[in-house]
Amino acid sequence: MKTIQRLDPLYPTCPIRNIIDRISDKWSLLILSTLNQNGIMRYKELNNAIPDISQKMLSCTLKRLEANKLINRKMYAEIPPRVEYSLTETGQKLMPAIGMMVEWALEHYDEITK
Amino acid sequence: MKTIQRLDPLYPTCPIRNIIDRISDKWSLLILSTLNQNGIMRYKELNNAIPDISQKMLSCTLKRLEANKLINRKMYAEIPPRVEYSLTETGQKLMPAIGMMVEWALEHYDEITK
DNA sequence: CTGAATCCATTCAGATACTG
DNA sequence: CAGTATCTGAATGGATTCAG
Repeated sequence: MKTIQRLDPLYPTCPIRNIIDRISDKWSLLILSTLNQNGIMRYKELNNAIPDISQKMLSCTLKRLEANKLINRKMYAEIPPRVEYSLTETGQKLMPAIGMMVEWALEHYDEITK
Repeated sequence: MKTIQRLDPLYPTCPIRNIIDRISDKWSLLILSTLNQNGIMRYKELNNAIPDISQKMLSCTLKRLEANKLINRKMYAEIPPRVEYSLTETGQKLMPAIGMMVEWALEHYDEITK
């Protein structure tokens, strides 16, 4: 069972590493989970749901998630402005994997932190 | 269906966030995957398998993974020294979740990067 | 061989103030 | 309301050298 080098995570050129890098920052997984739980959310709602994120990091992370096609951004031309965020289909498909990590984290929390 | 605040990922005190933070750095997932594929590995073997990691980051990341009980470190009192790393049982249990992320990454690579 | 120690550049991330 | 701009300190990560 040979491994194709292009797809081997151990090689720097591997697309898997390329992708993992895009979501392994401090806030991405948390924002994705939040949107998964709540569906469509506005900027302010996200900020309320994640009280300890700064406006700057929220903006930056949302922008990157959008550029990576994991979330949708819909802006309404109203005053005051309204912007709604939601998971794309691609983003939704990632959630089961994240869910497994969360379960694992819950199960092993005591052991890891003690 | 109430959420218990202590376990709600949206709260800074949540253990899940605490744990995710420990493995969402640049190299941890990659090292865990490597050990999962190859079983027991020496320091140099890990370095060869992940050619673009620096010695410093390899050392640091291994040390942290060990402190978090995700890998075992076994040192032999020989000259030259030999040190072997392997997944703990806790580390092994995380692998299915990582595997799902890898599959997802493969499936959506073109879409995300284009 | 398996690191530890040091130095340095880059990036990250928070606080604050401001805008349409 | 939904951001942007700017400043600053902290953290990350690479290169290199040294040690047991």
